[in-house]
Amino acid sequence: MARIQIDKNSSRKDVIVSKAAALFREKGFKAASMRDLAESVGVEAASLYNHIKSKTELLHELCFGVANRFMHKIDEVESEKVTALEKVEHLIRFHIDEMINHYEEVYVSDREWKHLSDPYLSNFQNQRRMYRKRFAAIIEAGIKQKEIKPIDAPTAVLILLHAIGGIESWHRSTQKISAEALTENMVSMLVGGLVNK
Amino acid sequence: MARIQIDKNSSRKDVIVSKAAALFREKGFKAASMRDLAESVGVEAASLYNHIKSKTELLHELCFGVANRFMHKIDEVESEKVTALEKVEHLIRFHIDEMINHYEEVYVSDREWKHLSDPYLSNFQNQRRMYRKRFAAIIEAGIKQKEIKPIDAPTAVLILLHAIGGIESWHRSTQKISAEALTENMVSMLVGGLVNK
DNA sequence: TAATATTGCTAACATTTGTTAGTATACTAT
DNA sequence: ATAGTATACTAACAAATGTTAGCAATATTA
Repeated sequence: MARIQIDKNSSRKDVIVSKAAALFREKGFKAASMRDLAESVGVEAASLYNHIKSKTELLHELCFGVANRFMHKIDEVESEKVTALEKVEHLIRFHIDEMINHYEEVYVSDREWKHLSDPYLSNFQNQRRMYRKRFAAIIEAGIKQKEIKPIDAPTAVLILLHAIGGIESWHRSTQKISAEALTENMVSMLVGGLVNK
Repeated sequence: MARIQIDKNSSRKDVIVSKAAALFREKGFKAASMRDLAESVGVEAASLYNHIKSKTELLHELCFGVANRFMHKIDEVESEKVTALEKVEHLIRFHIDEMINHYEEVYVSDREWKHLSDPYLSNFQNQRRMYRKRFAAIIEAGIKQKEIKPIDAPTAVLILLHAIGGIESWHRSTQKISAEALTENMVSMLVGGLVNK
């Protein structure tokens, strides 16, 4: 009889959630079936329900896991005693790191949250909106201090977040530059722009 | 008996494709059913098949419609007699314009191409890869000319394309700045960076 | 008006989907 | 070894899906 293999400090549910992340990332939430997931876990579909409540619960876990990490981080950054520009750079580096090291979950949380159902959906959207508002506020502060050029802060946030989402392509590319090189290139371009001044 | 309303120079199929774009954008390709689409068109699901071959055909039309426009544009830009940096800016402005004015199609083409099936899938992926290579080559040229700072060109392309994809959020936001303001903010930040120099 | 081609509708189909019930097997603790 | 719990399996379900067949209504053309 097949059994879900676990290693210390991780429940069988953790294994399922993690496999779900990979699968949802690859096929999209809707296109990924519970039978697909079961196969990737090495078990029959019905057996999954000894550990989880529903398919949607898997999406909840993924989305809110990520959202919580980001909320936690922005709390931290806001209370740092550094310039606004440095705060922005810290957040950028955090996003890049998350996208490099927790690729699947972050990606899924970013692209598949639409398929959450209320009340989780509204909850998630609110958190997202809040996060962006707080990020934008830091940028606004930087503009007031003349550390950051006078641009529309919400637009800047949107550019930053989506640009970093592009690390998806890096993950899939055959000739990857190193994670460190990627990070420095991204920071350099997002903070300093393309132009050689 | 309900009939699909058309205006001059657009077939009934065009109407369906366009409604499909909106629906696929909203729900995702997999989650959008033919019955949903039929309702949005104002007709029964089966009736759609008098005009289209399959659901996937709709995705083909959308993806390759967009891909062709981009290929056409990069042909044009490559042959321009201007600096590399200007070429990059032209492409950026084109992408922004596409994302503002053909939101649904571009968005769908960007996020839902995974659900294409071979041979269309490979074909699309190749076109995409080629496009990015050519875009990167322009940036490389700019680096050689010292117009553009020495960064990893493929990474720069990835940042640019994804950053512009963020216009999605702009479309959905309640308090939109104008399209012109958005464009100038984006160009300013992507070309010149955040920092106030 | 008659003839033909378009376009729509109803009904049905085979699949695939998430999920549950009931039961068997494996692990854990006494 | 035995009892009890955790985990797996088989079988089946209702619902939703893309699509087709056959026929009715409407346009278009002659």
